[in-house]
Amino acid sequence: MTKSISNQIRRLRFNRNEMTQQMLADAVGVSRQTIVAIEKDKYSPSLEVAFKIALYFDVPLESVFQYQ
Amino acid sequence: MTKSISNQIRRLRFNRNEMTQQMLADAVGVSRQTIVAIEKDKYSPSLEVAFKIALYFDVPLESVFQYQ
DNA sequence: ACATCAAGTCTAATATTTTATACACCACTT
DNA sequence: AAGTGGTGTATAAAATATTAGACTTGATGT
Repeated sequence: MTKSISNQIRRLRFNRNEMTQQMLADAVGVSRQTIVAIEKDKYSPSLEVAFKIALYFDVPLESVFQYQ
Repeated sequence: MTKSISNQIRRLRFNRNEMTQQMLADAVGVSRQTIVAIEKDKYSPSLEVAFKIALYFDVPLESVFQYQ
C-alpha cells in the first residue's frame, strides 16, 4: 500500500518534438540532472518544478505525475 | 510574471470537519509545522506531500494548490 | 576511425523542505 | 484569574531536492 509517484515526462518529451532532456531542462529552468533524476524516479520533484513541467507541456499536473 | 504557488488548505480544513492543523498533519503523516508553513506560504511542499493532502481531502491536486 | 550528441552514472557541494522543541498570543471556559 | 486548545513564530538539526562537473556508453554521421 506504499504509494509512490510516477511520471510521463519521457513520453511527453518524445510526443512533443523529440525534445532532449537538456532542452526541457532549459525550458523549465532546472538542470539536466534534475530531469534525469525525475525521469528515472530517483526522487520526486518539488511542487514548483512539477507545476513548471506541466505548464510547459500545457497539460494538467496529474497527467504528468501520478500518485498511486 | 513571477508565478507562485498558493493553496486552499485552510479553507478545506474548515469546510471539512473544522479540523485542526494537528489533525490534518496526523492524517497526512507530516508535522504540524509543515502544515503551518505551507498554509502561510513559507515554502511550497514536496510533490509527495502535495499529493497526500489532495488525496486526504479527496480533491484534485489543482484544487488544493494553484500555480499562477 | 573519429567526432558528436543524447542519455546515464557518480560524487560532492548547495539549497530547500521537514522535523523537533520551545514559547507567545488569542479566544474560550471554569 | 487560571487553564486549555488552536495558531503563529523562531531556531537549529535532519532529510531531501537541486546543481555542477566529470566521465561512460550507445547511436549516428563524416
